[in-house]
Amino acid sequence: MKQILIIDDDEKLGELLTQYLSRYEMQVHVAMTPSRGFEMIKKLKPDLLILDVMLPEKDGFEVCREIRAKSSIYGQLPILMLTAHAEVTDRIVGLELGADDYLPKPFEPRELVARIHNILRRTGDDSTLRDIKPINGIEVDTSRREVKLDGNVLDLTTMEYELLILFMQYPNKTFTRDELMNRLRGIDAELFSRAVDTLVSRLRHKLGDTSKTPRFIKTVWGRGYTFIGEQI
Amino acid sequence: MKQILIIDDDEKLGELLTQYLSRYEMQVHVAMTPSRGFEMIKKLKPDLLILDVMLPEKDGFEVCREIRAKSSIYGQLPILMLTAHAEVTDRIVGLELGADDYLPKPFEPRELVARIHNILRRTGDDSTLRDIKPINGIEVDTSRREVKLDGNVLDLTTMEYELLILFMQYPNKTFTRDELMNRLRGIDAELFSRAVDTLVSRLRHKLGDTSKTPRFIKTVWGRGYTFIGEQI
DNA sequence: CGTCGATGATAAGTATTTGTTTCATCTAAG
DNA sequence: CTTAGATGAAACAAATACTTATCATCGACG
Repeated sequence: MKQILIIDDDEKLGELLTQYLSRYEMQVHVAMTPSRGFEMIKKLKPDLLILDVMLPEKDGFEVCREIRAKSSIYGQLPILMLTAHAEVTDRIVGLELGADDYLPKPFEPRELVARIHNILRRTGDDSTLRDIKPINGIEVDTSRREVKLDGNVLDLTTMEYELLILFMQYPNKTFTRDELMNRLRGIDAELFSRAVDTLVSRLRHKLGDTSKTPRFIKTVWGRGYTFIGEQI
Repeated sequence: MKQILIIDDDEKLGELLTQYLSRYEMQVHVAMTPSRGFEMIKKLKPDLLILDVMLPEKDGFEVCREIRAKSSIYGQLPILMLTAHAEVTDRIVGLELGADDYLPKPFEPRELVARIHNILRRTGDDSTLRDIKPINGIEVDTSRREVKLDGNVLDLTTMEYELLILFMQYPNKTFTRDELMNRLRGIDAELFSRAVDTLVSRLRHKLGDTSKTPRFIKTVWGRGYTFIGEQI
């Protein structure tokens, strides 16, 4: 379970994200002020910091700067900045404050999740989202978003790619359709449709995995799907 | 398949949820009274209890309290309370009755599903069952729904898997066919046939357990079946 | 706006699982 | 040893779940 710390004085947002991110094996903690934030970083050692720009005491830029300055204390804590307006983003990037990413408000929760995943993947944080090991002829370079099957580059859509990544992170784990939907879309969606099946079908097709004895994605009847890790 | 027990005297709601939740790999059982509820908890060992506040005999708060008090009997059964009005929710939370969540009536079925998922995710492994100790060469990883026999992954169907899990949770316990069916198929499953025998036979076959001196599943003549624990 | 690609929904077709029947075989008890 | 009842397993039937083609929808992009 990833620990996410949010420094933001908007209580509502905190609650929202707490609930929302819990679906993604993330536990959210909220600090309303920077000083409380620093405290909690030391205590909690979160895996990611989400930092609002508009804060009491001092603004988010300043907080970010401090954390980077005292890297001996705070380590390479990945930081995602929430900016009030898109224009400011240039400033952040330009000033090289050391944030790992930024996201202009208002944002789609789904977008946030995607960013978080990206950051955690980039920064090489182990516990959940490590680099993806080549399995059975599939190599994934997450930094380039490139997938190779037996040496040939595959052209995958966003969903297909995310699905593959998810599968490869947990080889041999059986996912229910529900789980897959939640992880990929972030909604406790009504699942009357075969959306997941369709997606799997498309990915299988691109992986050339259409035979009856699948090489990659196995159907677990009455349950879901499994990405095959070792050989059976 | 998750087993959900509802204690609620509103017949309509029970039916509705039975139908609705069945789409989400949940099997719903309804107890109209608390006393019947307690009975069914023991018999059924549900994965989640949905508890209405307005009940005959005693109210839902009381039921919740009792269950938590007798945790040795009922374990850490997750409880979702249905409250008639939003205002009461404060009371529930404030009193720390031990419910895991609450939901004010009337509610959207979809919202209920989301809550259920959240609770199940929070309170334990998503795949419902506690850890299962390796026995006699069989290892089960419930979070991955993976079964290994002497190191080799087994390909089990839903029923076979559920049966194995059930057996391994109670090694050396002799189950009657009735018990097995109740646990696997729901409480009022009436079978006019030898479905259990067939199921056992199939599982035995996949376990390579067909000899006359079984390694895993022993037939207790005139009674039922026993999963053999450590020593023979 | 109109096109294109990606994704979601639907439904017909197919596959697998599960329940039932049946019969050979087995067990316990006299 | 015999028998009535119980069990194992094969074969078939019914129920259930999955696949995929096709169409609809949505959003990005010019």
